[in-house]
Amino acid sequence: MTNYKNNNFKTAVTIAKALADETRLRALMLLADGPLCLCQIVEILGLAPSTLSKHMSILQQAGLVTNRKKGRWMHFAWSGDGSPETRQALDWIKGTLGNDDQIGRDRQRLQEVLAIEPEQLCRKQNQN
Amino acid sequence: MTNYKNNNFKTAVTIAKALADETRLRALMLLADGPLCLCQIVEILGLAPSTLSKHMSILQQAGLVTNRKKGRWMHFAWSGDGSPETRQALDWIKGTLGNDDQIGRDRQRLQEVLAIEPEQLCRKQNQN
DNA sequence: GCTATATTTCGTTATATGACGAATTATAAA
DNA sequence: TTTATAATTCGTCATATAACGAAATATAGC
Repeated sequence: MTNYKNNNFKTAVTIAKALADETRLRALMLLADGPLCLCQIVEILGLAPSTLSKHMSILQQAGLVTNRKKGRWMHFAWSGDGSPETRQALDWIKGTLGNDDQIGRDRQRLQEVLAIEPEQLCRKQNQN
Repeated sequence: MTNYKNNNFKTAVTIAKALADETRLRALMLLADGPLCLCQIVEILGLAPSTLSKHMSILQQAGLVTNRKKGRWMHFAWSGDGSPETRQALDWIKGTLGNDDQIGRDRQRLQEVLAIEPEQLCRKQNQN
């Protein structure tokens, strides 16, 4: 007999809350083809860096995304080795949004953004 | 060539929002073994009928639950013939919460509640 | 028809969430 | 070491959400 506590409930709520926001779903889908740094996502979604940073932190705490510091840039990526719960959640999103129009436009815009030097891209964002 | 608009995005957000609440996840999981009426769910979750009614409406609008009026009682059930998106979302929930402790307690309590006559059960709830 | 009752709708209130800019932190480059 | 800059944290404000009770809307039974 074990006292083991199956606390998937809190985990599930955390994951569902992380997915329950347009901005976070769009950000998540942008990572489909590989890691991106914050300023690249900011450029596409058109939000303040501080706002998006918070969003990415929520995705990360839900285990949907990993972040790795590379020099001055923080690289966000799909969480490949996550728990079965997060993996299944990600599969759901991928399956549902794979051919969505909004997501398609975002990814097209991403192609343009990827052509710009990151240095040049980020410079203009933190000026106010 | 088609002008078809793939609007899965709004759908996905709606579903995720519906799942992003403890009460709704618990209510959803209570339906695993068959339909229940509102007052039975109310008895287990301990919320005001009006509050739970709103929750069930949100689940229904997301396509996760169906409701069918049976006499005075409204029967809520898993949405069996839903879209692939809703089905996959439900699978995720089922898989993640199937052996969760909180959910287990709820289902145990459900057994007790099912032993009570529905008539007797609901009577005391709408008195204030 | 009337009465009882299961659920929903509506109005209100408290809390949670998302947005921003300013200030802070960490790293790179000069 | 000083300066520039990518990202985060913090404080504030506006909006969204969840809770309740009161009132409204069915439906069953008399």
